Amino acid sequence: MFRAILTSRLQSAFTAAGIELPEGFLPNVVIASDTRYGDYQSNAAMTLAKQLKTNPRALAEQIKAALRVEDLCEKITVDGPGFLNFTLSAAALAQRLAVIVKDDHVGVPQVEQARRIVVDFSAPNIAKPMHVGHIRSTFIGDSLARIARFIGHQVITDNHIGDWGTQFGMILHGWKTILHHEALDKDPIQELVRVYKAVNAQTKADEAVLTTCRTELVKLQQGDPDNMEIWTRCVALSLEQLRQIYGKLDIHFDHYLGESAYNDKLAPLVEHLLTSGIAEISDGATCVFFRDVPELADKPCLIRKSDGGFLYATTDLATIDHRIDEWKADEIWYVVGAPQELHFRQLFQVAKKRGQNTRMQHVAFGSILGQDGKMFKTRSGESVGLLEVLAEAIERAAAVVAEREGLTDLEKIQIAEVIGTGAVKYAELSQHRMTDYKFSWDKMLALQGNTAPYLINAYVRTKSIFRKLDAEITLTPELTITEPAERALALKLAQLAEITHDVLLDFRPNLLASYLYELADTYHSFYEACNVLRAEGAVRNTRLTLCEATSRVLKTGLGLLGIQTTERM
RNA sequence: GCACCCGUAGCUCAACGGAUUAGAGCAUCUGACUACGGAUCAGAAGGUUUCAGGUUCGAAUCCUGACGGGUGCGCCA
Repeated sequence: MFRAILTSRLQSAFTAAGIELPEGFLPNVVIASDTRYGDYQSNAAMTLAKQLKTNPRALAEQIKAALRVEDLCEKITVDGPGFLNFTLSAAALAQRLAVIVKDDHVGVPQVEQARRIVVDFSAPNIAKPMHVGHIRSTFIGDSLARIARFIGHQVITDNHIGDWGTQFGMILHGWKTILHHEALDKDPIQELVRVYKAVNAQTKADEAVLTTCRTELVKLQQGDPDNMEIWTRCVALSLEQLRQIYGKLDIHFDHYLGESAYNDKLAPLVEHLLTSGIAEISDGATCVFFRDVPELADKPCLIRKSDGGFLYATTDLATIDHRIDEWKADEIWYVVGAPQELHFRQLFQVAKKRGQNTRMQHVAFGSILGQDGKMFKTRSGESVGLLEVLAEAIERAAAVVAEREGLTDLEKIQIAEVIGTGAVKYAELSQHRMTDYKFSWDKMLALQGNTAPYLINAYVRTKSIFRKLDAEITLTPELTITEPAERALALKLAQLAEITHDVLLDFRPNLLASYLYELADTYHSFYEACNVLRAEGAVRNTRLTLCEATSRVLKTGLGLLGIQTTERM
């Protein structure tokens, strides 16, 4: 917010000072990393001086003289090689504070042009349990969707579940030969996984079993009624369990359009790509070549096997058509692991050849590794179930909550769920998405330090103060920010707008997580330094307003990470 | 073989062209409880940012090359 205003004031200053700007030059303003120099800073004079071949400090002084920011800043200085440093006035900060406590979006402006954005994330496979490997796509995707929606975009979330792959050949064969129906009733997913693994092992030992599985798959794809019925039951059973998990996680999708939804689109799609000359036959398979793209010159995209079967890329192309034609998507974000980078590069190139100009973005992320430093493999190395992680997290939180007094048993359960689930989400989202990390129970479930409970505790402290008030209180606009701790907090509170903007620039929720941690930290310090309830008059009103604003920004910000809050803990 | 990602305190991670002093958390060590909720705060200690060159007023960040780790590369998804 302040950053945007300062940026536009700088631009006006260039005009006022008669400085000729090079083509496409935009002044850069950032939140100061070290507040000793000011609250915001710009290196515009330095980059500009380089291009205009003049002295950066002199240019900075010239810009400073032309700047009209008296309503915002109490001080502007030119420092070092030519930095412009801005220190906001207490009045400007107070004004922001007043907006934050009453605005629905806690002072974050809505985008001028709303885009229609499809966010594709989570995408688990049917008949397999969700494990820790699904954490990243699910949490990052959910958070990005929430943030985009919050700043005013039209967001469509779509869970592109894997409900049609070749693994069904094995499940069908297993269902017919080794399924235990009692076990299926008791725990469907567990039984399906057992069957899948058993058949998978059989195929390794016996080539004939693999052939049988392929036959079962072909029958399914041709609409064989028996196989269709088994498939339908598998999907229903899996979806039931998935919805249960998403419910616990407070994650909701607008659509569950799995791979199977596009079955009848695939043949015509390939046909059309052939007749339009985009695809060609090579070694019996249908491929799209990218001879004009050097990096992809020897990496064609296969869209139909020589046996007539369709592939991953085929379904994805049909999915793109649906999202553009039916949903009128301006953008599609794929929150999918980094190993699939090549696939998406090919996919986007095919879309380009087809004249689809929708912005497509692969939001890649690193892998969660086992203790051996290798990727979790669903088939070989056992991964840890997502439900198991959540249960353990809630249990550990419950152990701490149990010691509290003045809470009912029901409240304790609810608090433990909020904190346990929040801890797991925060552990993921506070990390840079490209970083590979080793799965660790202690890291995932930590309750001390830079964790969700720390942030939620700050929120609880804001609420606790208002509970202590004897009567309903009406906050007035009479604000007097004087103490350093008050000022630091007011400044932090004003920066959510900048942060949400930056998050979407690079698809990085960890920036928001880190901002919220700093906000909570700043609040805790303020809390120690400035007593609220014993203060009087305008000082008390100011501090209460700071508490209310912190409360709102924390709740909103955590909500954007998909993390809930609780009034007590 | 080629391509992409990664290498930062003992450990787990931030910072991704900006500042004399590269930040946090955990672990270690000092302090602060007749408490606006201690799941807290104030502080100490801990790093040639894998290495070698280069670009720049300025590099953990950009470029080149090593070394180390991971992933991917026409009929899986």
